[in-house]
Amino acid sequence: MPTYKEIRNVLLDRIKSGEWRPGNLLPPEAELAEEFGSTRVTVNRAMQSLADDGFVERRRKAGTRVVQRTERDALIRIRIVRDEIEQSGRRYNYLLISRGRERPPQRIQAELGASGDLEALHIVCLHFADGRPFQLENRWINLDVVPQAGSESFETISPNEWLLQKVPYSNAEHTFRAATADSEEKEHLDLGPNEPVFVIERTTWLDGRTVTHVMLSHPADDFRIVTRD
Amino acid sequence: MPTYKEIRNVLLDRIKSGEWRPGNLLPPEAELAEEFGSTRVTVNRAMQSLADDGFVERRRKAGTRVVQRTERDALIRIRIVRDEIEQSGRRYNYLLISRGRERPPQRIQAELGASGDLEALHIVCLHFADGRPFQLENRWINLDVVPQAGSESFETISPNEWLLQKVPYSNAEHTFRAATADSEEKEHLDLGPNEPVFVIERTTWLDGRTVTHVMLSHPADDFRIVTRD
DNA sequence: AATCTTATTATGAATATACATAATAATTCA
DNA sequence: TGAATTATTATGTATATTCATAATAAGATT
Repeated sequence: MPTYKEIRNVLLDRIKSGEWRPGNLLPPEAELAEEFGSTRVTVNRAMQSLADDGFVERRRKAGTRVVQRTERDALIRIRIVRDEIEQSGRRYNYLLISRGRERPPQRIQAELGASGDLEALHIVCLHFADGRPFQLENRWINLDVVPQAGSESFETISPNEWLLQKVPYSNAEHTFRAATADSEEKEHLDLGPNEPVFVIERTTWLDGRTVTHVMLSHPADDFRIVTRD
Repeated sequence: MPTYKEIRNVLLDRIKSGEWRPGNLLPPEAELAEEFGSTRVTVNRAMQSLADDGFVERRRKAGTRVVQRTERDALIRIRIVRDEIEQSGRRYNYLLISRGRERPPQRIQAELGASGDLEALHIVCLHFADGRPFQLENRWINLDVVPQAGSESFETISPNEWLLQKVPYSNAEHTFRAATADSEEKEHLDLGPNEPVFVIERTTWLDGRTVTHVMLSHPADDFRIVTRD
């Protein structure tokens, strides 16, 4: 392991063990460099990476101090649904339900950051795990940003995977919520009355322009999100 | 902005714009250094940070190439419930419902990584927003790891905030799911029959020892999680 | 004592340099 | 021709050095 990572680990251990409590000032770089038999530059690298990860706060001359945390960050890895299903050892199936150019409803129009009377591509499709409905996808694609979508049938490739190929590095915002299934969800997800769904909503944009908005509904008894690290 | 961040941004723009597609090889450091009128070390810093963030993959001699993404990472910031409520402009209230030493049920015992017949502190409490139940907290604390909890009444401070003060840098794993409210949730969260809840489960550990396990239930119509950045 | 100025100090950042290491390419030899 | 060896190359890491910058402390001035 590189020296700066080793130093980083030692420092982090001292923070986690409570030797350096939130608010405490850490020794200056030069002092730590001497202690570890290294140089200031290397200690600087170690402390910078701690600062990048939010464990300490650094200000010139004022020194480095342990951050007082009142919140915690959790990381979620969102896989494309095919992988999610296959990695759980189940068989994946895809079904296109509908596809067409439409004027989106007000709420979606707003999400798409639309100017006036935009026409968008509206796709509804289903993803199955071992033959059972797993995810209902209700998607709007902004044809101003991704015109090629207009000539794609989406009968064999899901819009999710298609978009990932065309627009690989867009940004996204996700919302997670619970709800009682509406009639469309009940029908396609094969749910009884009053059954809950877990809903993910995602808006995706590139260069400030909204690419797509999607609502992904899952039967609650077969879906959960787990954070990593 | 520091040089290496400027270079990083330019490189990232080229990736996002599609100039460098997934799988493509980036020019070597020396070449980019010349292009930007900088040095190899500085370009190295920029490319390292792109690799840290998962945009590129680097191997000695083999070069740096754009990663083919099939998954995306989303970051969630989990605030303590008091802050969450107050930052939405609402009044926060806290109510302790029960507190006692108990032998945890099998499922919790497993979560706590318990050895045999462990006794844990079991706390049930409620968090209100503007007088309406917002979160039902059902918590088990491992007294082997945090013995001080045994002498804290938790009548005025919630276990969440108390633990954050005592064990500031623990690790955690979260699970998010939707469910129909059970009888306890219905009673305390003031829900009608068949109403859904959004449940967060969190296990927290320090040095491989489980500190606490908690189940946080919310009325679905008043709770959602939104990712950042 | 209050305010302004100056010096000091810790971190921020860039560069030149040196050597390590892993992957690939080129070469040699059986 | 195929396998083994060697050279080349791109990245990985550490260090010394230099200068910048911001926050604080110390001192001078009114």
